[in-house]
Amino acid sequence: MLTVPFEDPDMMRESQFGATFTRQEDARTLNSAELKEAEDDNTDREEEREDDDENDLPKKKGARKKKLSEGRGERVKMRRHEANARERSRMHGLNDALESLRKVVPCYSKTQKLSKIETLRLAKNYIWALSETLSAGKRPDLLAFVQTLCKGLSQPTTNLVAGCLQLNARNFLTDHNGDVSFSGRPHQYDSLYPYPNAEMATPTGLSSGTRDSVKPFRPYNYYASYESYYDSASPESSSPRFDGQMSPPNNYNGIFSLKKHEDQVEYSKNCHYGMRYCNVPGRGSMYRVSPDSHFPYDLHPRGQSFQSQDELNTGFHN
DNA sequence: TAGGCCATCTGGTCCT
DNA sequence: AGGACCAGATGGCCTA
Repeated sequence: MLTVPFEDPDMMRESQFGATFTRQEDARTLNSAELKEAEDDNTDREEEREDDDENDLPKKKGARKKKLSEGRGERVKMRRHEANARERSRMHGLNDALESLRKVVPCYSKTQKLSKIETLRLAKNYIWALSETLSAGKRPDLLAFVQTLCKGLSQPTTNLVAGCLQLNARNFLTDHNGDVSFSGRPHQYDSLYPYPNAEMATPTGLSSGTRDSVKPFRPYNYYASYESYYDSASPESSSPRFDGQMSPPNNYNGIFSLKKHEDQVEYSKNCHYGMRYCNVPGRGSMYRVSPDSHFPYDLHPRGQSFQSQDELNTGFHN
């Protein structure tokens, strides 16, 4: 008989990232019927192995089993089942932690999850990139930042990250070492980074009436955003000035994100990587973002309270 | 269909 | 003795 590991309060442990994540009803979580099935399956395997012993078939691993008394054999089976359950629990806990990690690295998407290995690689790169930014003490170069993020990632993940950060992924070339290099100026560089002289560089120099008439996504100015942050005088001034129409992408828990104001339906439809990180076909990489966004987005201490992912997604839907 | 990813089972090892 | 952790094996699912 298996113990019931999955509803164990211990399994609802706190994330090491400071937030408590309620265990979702995982489709993979075994219900009682599945537990029974697993148990039966286990029993079958046990018996199979015992048959192997009798037939003198070579065992794959471990010492040859002794013939156990019936009572002791049952006990061994039970212990094995319990160990299996604990192991499942342990792995679920590990997966929970990994899911928490997915939520705090760039490019979180419920619909297109990063694999475990890619999540770990991206997290490592992200930590590295942020550390570099902090130690440099000045605004980071976005391209270098993204390149660091993408180091060693697979091409699909690189595309995802680049897409998330609104760069043209075609300009990222992964060399044979898995390093990512950047070749040339991104197609969208000018529109994405119009700084310093382009019209969009100024908060008020945004759009003409015709633009509005077709409901374009307004570009944000990344560098202007940085300026805004770095211009804020004291460490106490936690809310940099952003009184123009443009605002940079939101960042929650260090994730670049964009807050949608309009075209929500179409935005959602065209969102290839989930709700938060999208390239909108026909609209370049430009988004209209919330004027109440704050900067710096990627420099918040983890201890600060942020909206949960669900709240964020709700915000997008509403 | 091959390959990637994943969950699970399993036996071994280490620690309490 | 028993639990935690680990790594190998296996099979299922999905996608290109």
